[in-house]
Amino acid sequence: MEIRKLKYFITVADEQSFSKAAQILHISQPSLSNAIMKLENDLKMELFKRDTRSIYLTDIGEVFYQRALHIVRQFEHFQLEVAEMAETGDGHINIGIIESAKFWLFKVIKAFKNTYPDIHFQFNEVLGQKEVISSILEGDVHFTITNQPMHNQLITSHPLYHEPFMLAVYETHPLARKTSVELTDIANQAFIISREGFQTRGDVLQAFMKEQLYPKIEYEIERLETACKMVEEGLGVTILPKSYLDYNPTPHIIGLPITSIFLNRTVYLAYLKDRSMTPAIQKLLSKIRQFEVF
Amino acid sequence: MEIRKLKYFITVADEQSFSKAAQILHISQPSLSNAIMKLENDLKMELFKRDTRSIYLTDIGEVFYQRALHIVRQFEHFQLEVAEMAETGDGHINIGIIESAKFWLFKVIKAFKNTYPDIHFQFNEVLGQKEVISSILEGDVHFTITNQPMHNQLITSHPLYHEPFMLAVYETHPLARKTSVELTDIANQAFIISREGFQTRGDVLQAFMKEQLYPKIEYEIERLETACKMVEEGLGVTILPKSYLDYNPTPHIIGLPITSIFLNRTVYLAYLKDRSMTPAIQKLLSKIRQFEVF
DNA sequence: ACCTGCTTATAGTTAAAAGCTATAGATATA
DNA sequence: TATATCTATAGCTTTTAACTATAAGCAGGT
Repeated sequence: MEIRKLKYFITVADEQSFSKAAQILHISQPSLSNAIMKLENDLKMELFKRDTRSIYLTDIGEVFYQRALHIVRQFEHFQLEVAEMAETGDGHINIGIIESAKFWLFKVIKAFKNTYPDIHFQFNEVLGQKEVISSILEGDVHFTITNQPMHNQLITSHPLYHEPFMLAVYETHPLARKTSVELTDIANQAFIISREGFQTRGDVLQAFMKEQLYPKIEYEIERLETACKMVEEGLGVTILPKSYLDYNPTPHIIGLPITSIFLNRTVYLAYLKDRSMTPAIQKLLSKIRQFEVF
Repeated sequence: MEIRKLKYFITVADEQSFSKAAQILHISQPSLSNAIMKLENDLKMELFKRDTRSIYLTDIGEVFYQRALHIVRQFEHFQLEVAEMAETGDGHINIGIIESAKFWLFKVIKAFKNTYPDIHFQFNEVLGQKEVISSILEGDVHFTITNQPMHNQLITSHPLYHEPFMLAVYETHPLARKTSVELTDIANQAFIISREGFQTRGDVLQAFMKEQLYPKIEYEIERLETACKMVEEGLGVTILPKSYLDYNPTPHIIGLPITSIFLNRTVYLAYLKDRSMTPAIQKLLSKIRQFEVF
């Protein structure tokens, strides 16, 4: 007993005619008569009484009709659900994200929500490279925005943009008057930096080291937002990605370009190479790639 | 998308293997691989990730699995219901019945209930021939136990048994001493008879008329039970079918055979010729035909 | 490093099923 | 009585679901 035959049966019962039902179903009348006969044999039930002029449901046919209608509707509902599912999966997208990407990423996501309003997002604020890699490999995230290039065969990483770091100082700070600074200008300032294991620390420290300098670290924080607040209070200066300052403009904080060839980074979009992505996620990925951060 | 393919899919997902699933499903592994591939193409979804060693569900496959499992279970439940329905229809049997058949018929039905305990019965106590015929033709009853032969092409009637009428008298009545009576013995007694339109009246009156007699009608009743009560109170005598007296023995009432070739009747089982009967009803009909009333 | 065994995919074929057209047969209606 | 309409039957074609045989990929043992 297949759903198709049940649909045939329902149509015949509704039309009280094989020939009309056949027209509606876009099959020939003999094919339909045959199908119903096979259904009757299969069920060992006589569903219709027929004479050469007209047909009508038997008692048992009436009862069967109700049941068949019910299961066919359930099946059609299932098909609708599946069609939706084909687009959006289970309706969840999990994204790994570095703090400094949040601001522009949310602009992309806002646009995406217009097309897929019901999708639910989960953000995974991943920090060290190990965590980034394992969260991708274990499927915890569909993709990750990261500043770390992936050295793993199973992971595809796609550079999104290249950005310089900038110095963030309070508006009344002496350096604020300059149009650009050098690392030597910074080295003697009270410096705010990410803690070990948090993003940007490595980039910043390496740049100093390559110029054989060392910053005067007075504060170690976890979140860039905290660093900003500290700068705002005049506790010191810090170095932030350009995009962070652009998308998160803070009153009284000035961003200054730094003349160091080492102080810049690339932001990547990374995901498991053969992970199957729903059309919804693919569209999001393409929007992310197309988005002009600057 | 057919239920069959969904079942295939579920088995593969459960077994995490095409070859094991193929064994369970009693089809070859290539057939199964093919079927799943077709399902995937049909749905435009990748359900499994495969390498040559093992397979696993994709994210979307997991979600689809849940839905598929649900609809397949619903379908299997539907099939069970239908199988039951094939036996018992909608679980109702409507029977037309004359009063004098109730007593033996309920013995048959009691036995029938052992096999089909959940079937619900409705009894239609039909009286005149017109009503008997119309209730059969209009499908109000599945079948009728009647003492009237049916003269209708669409109705099949099957004689069940032939029975004499008997005289019912109170035990102290003068006639009670006899072993059999003649109509002339009865003609001068206070007589209890069914009202116009109720069963037995016609049979009884015709018998008297054929012997050119006429009973001394003093009471006209509707239900045979009422007649019995009256006899018990010594109000008069009445004529009842043998089966009624046999199955409904009343204390102090004696049933006497009547020596009249006219005073007997045939009880029939009648039903619409081409009405489709469930196996349950067919079994009941056959039990009725086999039941030995005497 | 190279078999062995297990698993899935592909190719080619067969069998079953679902469809078609043409037409017979039956019966209401004109 | 002829006509139109409806279902059933017969015979054929197309599509689909199976099958067998075999290739190809990989893990594990030798």
